[in-house]
Amino acid sequence: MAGLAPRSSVFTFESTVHSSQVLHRLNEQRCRDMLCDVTVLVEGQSFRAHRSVLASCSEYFLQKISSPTQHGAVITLPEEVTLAGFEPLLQFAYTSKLNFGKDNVLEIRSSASILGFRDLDEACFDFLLPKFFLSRNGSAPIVRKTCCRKECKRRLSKENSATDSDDVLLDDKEVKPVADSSPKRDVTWDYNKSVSNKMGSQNSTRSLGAEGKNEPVIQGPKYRKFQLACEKGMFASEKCSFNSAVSEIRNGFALSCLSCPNKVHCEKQTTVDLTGNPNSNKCIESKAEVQEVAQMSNMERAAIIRENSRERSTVKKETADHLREQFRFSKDAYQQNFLDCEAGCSTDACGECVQGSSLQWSNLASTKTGCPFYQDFDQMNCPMFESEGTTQSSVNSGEDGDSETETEGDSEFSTAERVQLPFSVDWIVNLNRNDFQQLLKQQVLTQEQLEFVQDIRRRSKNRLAAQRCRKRKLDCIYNLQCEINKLKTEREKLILERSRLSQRKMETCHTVNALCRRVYSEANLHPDQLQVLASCTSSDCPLSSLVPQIDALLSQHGSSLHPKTAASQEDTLNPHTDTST
DNA sequence: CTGCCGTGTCATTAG
DNA sequence: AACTAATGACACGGC
Repeated sequence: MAGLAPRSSVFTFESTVHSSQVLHRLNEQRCRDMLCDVTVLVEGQSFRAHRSVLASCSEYFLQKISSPTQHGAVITLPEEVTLAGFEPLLQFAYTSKLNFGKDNVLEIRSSASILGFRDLDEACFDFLLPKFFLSRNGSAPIVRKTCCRKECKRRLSKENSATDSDDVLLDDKEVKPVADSSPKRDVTWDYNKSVSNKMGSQNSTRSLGAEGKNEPVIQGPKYRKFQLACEKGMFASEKCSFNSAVSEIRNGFALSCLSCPNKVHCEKQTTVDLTGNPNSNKCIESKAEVQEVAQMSNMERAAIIRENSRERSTVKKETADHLREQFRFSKDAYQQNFLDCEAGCSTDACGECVQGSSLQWSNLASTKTGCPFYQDFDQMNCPMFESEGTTQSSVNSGEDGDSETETEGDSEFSTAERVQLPFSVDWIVNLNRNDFQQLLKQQVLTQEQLEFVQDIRRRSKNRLAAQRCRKRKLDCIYNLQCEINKLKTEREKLILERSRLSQRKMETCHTVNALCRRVYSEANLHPDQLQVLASCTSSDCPLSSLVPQIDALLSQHGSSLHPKTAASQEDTLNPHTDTST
């Protein structure tokens, strides 16, 4: 796709498919043993490959190949690297796709660590491993806090010492950090011997689950891994900026099985039809497993299965919205897939089915051009996901339709398959009106394409508008809450002030009355003078309250008292009763 | 199972 | 008239 700069005389053509196509062709060459210049031996199995590819993907191979004493046509891998662990890594090196299941994920992870495989973010393991090996009652933990590691390791070591010698317990020394893996968190993994052994997925799962009974309980909420992954920036911060991709990836998920693990040569992966059309070779071990996977949340569905065949990958112009629709499927589809598989997929052309379902997890640590879960799309227009306002917070968005939306999803899928746009999808959203119109004028679009583009633009704009609107609402609510708090505080201050003033008033009243009584008692005032004195007092603190005789005295003289003091006229003036000082 | 919350989408309205 | 932004209403999934 051309990334031309608008309003500029300088144009740059940047193919987003070139790198993947080159890799694809290298993989084809590997399959045909063309130009392969190295043989990798692992557990007696040989793999032909290209040195440059291996060295580009693995620090181990880089060192081996570049080392003058180690260079050669045959590289024997350490014993710790197993066949089941290396084979998917080799495929990943040539396809950017890592296929793994319960039975081999830990071996892959271990092998990747030992070989220093690049571009494999541990977050993908951290995210899925708990789901693979978490027992149904949630008490079969794999993840432990760091504080538990030593004890668990010690216990496992004891267990291992009494078991098969080839059971490998990898400790910190043995597990080398993956080159590009993220920094370790307070969550780590122990490699249980039962899963590093070659066992069926269910066996390994159950075995681990059983052993896990004695192990610490998994920490954190159900989706803690995913949350951590997000915090870690595995999606948005990994130079990818596919803001809304996070909200979209949850919509894609499917089962696949490695139908043809032909040793030495390339694997041909077949994938369960996402739209529920079970026409591909697939082999799932058990209904229970299908159901287990089907019950996975949307977050888990982030592990998307996409068609692996590049030949079919005519530039699929797509956007997140339609992508979401594409990958809509239901548990029924899972079940149907399984039933179809069970009925007609005992063996495939290669005569071998891999035990257990496999999740295909696109590289999360890839760069922008390696948009996780959307690789096929970022070959075209993945920058669309950079649309402003589509934030990672949309993780929980519910767009993962269930069985009821299957038909619609199929329709959208077919639409997306048909529609191909000659320009970047992000332009659809980000261009202003004039530029967008200009773009449409410059391109000859079919009616379908035009409607597609306008629909994308409308919904994307509306999505952003809704987000702004909600943000405003929240801001408004927040401001109102602040205002309420401010008024409450002001009210409390005023109440305190009133109380303080009232207290001060009472004190003043008492002082005034004391002075009045003193004047009255000591000066022997004439009634006229008393009247003047009474008029100086207030109704709140009348002079008569302490000098009750004053009103009677004043009334006897026919004086018009201050109205505030006229209530006690019957009282007689008795200066001698004054107790004032 | 229910309620709440976040999000996307649609329909409507106003500019 | 076409477009955009704002917003209420609704649906949906996660928790």
